[in-house]
Amino acid sequence: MSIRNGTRALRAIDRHTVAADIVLFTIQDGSLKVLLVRRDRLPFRGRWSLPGGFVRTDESIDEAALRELQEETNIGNVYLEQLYTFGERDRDPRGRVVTVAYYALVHWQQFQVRGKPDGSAAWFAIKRLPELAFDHRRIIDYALERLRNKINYTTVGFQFLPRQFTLTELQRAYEVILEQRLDKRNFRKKMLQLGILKGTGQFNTNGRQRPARVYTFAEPKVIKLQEKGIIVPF
Amino acid sequence: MSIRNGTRALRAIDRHTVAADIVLFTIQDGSLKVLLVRRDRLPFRGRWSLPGGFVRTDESIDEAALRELQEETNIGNVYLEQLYTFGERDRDPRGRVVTVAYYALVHWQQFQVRGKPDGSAAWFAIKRLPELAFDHRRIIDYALERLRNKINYTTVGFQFLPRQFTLTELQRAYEVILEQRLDKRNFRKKMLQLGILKGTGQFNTNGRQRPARVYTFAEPKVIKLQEKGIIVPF
DNA sequence: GACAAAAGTGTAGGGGATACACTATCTTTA
DNA sequence: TAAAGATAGTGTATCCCCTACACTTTTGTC
Repeated sequence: MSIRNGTRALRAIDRHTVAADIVLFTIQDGSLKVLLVRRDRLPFRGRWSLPGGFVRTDESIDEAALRELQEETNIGNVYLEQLYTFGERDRDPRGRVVTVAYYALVHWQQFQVRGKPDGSAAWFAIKRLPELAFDHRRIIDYALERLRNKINYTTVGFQFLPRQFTLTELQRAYEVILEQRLDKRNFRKKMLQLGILKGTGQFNTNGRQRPARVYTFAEPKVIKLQEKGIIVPF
Repeated sequence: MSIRNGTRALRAIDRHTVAADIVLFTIQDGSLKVLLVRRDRLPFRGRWSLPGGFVRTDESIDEAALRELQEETNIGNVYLEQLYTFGERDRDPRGRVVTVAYYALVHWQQFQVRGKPDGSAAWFAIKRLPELAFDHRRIIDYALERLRNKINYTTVGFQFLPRQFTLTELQRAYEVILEQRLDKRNFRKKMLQLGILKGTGQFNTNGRQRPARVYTFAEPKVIKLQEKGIIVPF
């Protein structure tokens, strides 16, 4: 048996099932949440798991991830980035399943408006996850680590906000993700000097206090992040 | 057809072939090189490609990557880290092949001593790559990007050096990877104050000039890197 | 008009990154 | 053995970014 790269013919015995699972984050009620779906079949029937599913042979893995997300949550147009591929031998009792994990960020309203509220899918606070199917807990932990890293040197965090937002809202998002309070003056100084925010001239009068300036993310309509990330319209 | 996560049975029609390909870097003669192997079968017969091969169903992807590397280069004990999974539809003319790409770093002597010099594998300077099979060029570009990023906030760069080295050798490695000259005083200051180098008390008398102090990487025998990375004895 | 609530604003100090040039030590060679 | 060649090795001043820190402004409500 020749083993040099790719010189063996494609053999049925080496076939794997490939899945794409998505860790979909949002911020709701001041806490970071992930979307989970309830499994209605074996294995792990009744357990919560990440949205996702098998990659078909006629689509790329990215396409599969987007499709699954669309099917399970009705959410399109999200920031989606490949996370890591989990390929331990026994991670799926059904057989050889390799999972390409993605993570995605949405503003909570994106889901609440269009999602299905039938109990088969729900947001769970990251601090209070139920027991999960497969190795999904590990995948979430890893996604969380990536998110916390990346928020410090990219603008992924903006994905949690609507198009227009106040600086306080932005700061709250950062605080929730990083699990620490940030200094208001320093935060504002830094954000403003980055040059990626554009004031709209409008003021938010929701509260019963001094109205806050409303900003927009000033980068072009498309967010191109460092490293690999699917480019997504904002 | 139910599409909720994992509720479809494993179906043959969704089966993929999974490959692990490795971008193996080294520094030789003052330039950054990657190991390529020549394909002796279709498709792309005669073209150079990354070492790698199909993942078997009885091994994890990490295991497959290590095994392939071992088989093709006789190199074990390397720093190996998963890079990205490439799953475009038409990336392999034989059919649906998903590649989990890894990258690895070795000191050039590790290979030269034990590798096979029969012309089926060779080091290529990153600046002068031949035309490659599949999308391997893209994989290399991505690995290079990752390497250049990571060298700035981890100690991966040390993998290019033997156990004992001088500060000048270390600096040269960084310069080659980053493709820029570094200031000698600043580089030494920074490295020494990191506290990860230990002087051996020995001096290198190779050259025909003032002998240089010889250092060792002072971290424990095992290198645990940020993010996901296989832990490897140094 | 007083109070509650969040918005908005500036400065001083510390630490790390950068820029920059000369002396020390060894080998080789005349 | 002295000079030349080659690399090792060393310190300081400046700038910028990060941090710590508290009060005034503006609105709505009672």
